[in-house]
Amino acid sequence: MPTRTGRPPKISRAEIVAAALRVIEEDGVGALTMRRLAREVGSTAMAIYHHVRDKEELLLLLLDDYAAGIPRPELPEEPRERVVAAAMAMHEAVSGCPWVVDVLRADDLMSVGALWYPERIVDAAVRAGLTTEEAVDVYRIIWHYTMGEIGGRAVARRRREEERSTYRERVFAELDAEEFPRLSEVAGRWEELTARDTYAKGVRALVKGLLP
Amino acid sequence: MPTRTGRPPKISRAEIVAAALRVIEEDGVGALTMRRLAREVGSTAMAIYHHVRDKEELLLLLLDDYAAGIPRPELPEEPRERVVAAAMAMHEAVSGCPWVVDVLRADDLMSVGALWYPERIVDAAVRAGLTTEEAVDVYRIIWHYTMGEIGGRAVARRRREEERSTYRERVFAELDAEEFPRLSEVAGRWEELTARDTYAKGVRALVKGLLP
DNA sequence: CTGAGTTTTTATACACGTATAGAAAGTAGC
DNA sequence: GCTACTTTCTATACGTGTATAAAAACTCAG
Repeated sequence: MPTRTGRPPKISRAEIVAAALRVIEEDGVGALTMRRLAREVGSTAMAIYHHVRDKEELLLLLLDDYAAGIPRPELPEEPRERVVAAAMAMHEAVSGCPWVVDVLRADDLMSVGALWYPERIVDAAVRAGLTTEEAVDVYRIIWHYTMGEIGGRAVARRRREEERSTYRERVFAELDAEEFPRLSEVAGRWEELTARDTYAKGVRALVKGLLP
Repeated sequence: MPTRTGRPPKISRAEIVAAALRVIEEDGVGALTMRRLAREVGSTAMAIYHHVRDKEELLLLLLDDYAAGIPRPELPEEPRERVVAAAMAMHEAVSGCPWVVDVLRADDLMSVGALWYPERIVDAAVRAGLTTEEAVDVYRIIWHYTMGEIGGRAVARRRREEERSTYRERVFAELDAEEFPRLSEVAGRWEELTARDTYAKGVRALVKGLLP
């Protein structure tokens, strides 16, 4: 008997997610507040909490939706290259919505719609000759590195948008050249040096160091 | 003429930092709010903002204070081992106050009191035969990895304290064994597998992969 | 038709970080 | 003493995520 009892719902999870995506697309993730979202679906902020546990879960649902829509790249057969390619695809996917990093950090498995990436990485690592345990380690290490990389860029971007300077300037200003010769050597070029994308380099190093 | 004009200050930066450390020690970092801190120094929340730009800066000051008090370990001479040891020391230092990770993420140089770590790492990398640019890359890659690792653990711990479950369970519940054979193979052991500390393993891999 | 039970929605409220405006308390020149 | 100027502190307010309590809208048993 599929007869539902209780007050009939006015809004649904799917509706909420759709509205959230709309808001983000229109006004950026900064505009996505529970009250705004409520207005968008024609309800109140607290009503949303009956369909979604909290804002974190909402963001995770968005990631899910987003990740499911990304085309999976063709991966090379050679195990090491396969891991690298999968990691870079994952990196690119998460880079698409860097605001989820805060939510993701702890969840080393991402969302349901994004399990493709860990599956490929673990699988390729096993094919390279590792035990399952070792392969999981490899995945998690890559995962941590990836989160750190994207998280750093996300925060930096946020600061730039709010024109709130980094504390970096202050660090370099107080820098003692005697005590820190290497750092003062690069002090002037730091901005330029750290602007480069070194993710691929890092992943390759990890693969080289972790796979037989 | 060192005569100071204007209304004489009732509170000082040092006092604020000291009070903040006290609060954290007594009731944890979760209890450190601007209002609580104001009560602690006998002032109002907004008064604090005359001595500290925002809460981020306050946390950074705390890190500075904390990092300055940590003894620097003796490092091995061999460049590769030196990088590993310095990275692990840095990891341990930041692990001591994981709540700063949110602030740190973007600032790849940490605070003034913690410059010792990047200096050693860059220096050791140069000694290993890399150019300065390459050495900076190495440092930043290690930095990202470190932030990702600690950030993950910090968020996980926070969730545990709030008894808010991870979304992980849900992920494994919906897992399709056909589509994700590797992951479902380890599904039951995931908690156990991911509890292990793999930081050293990752750093060693990076060093092996990045240094000649 | 009535009352109990269930689910969803609404109203209200709290603590948070912090923006803004202005008051308070000092010094310097007259 | 008086007025300008400067620095610090206070009061008030906003928007945020979300806890709590109650109201509303439905089904079903009698």
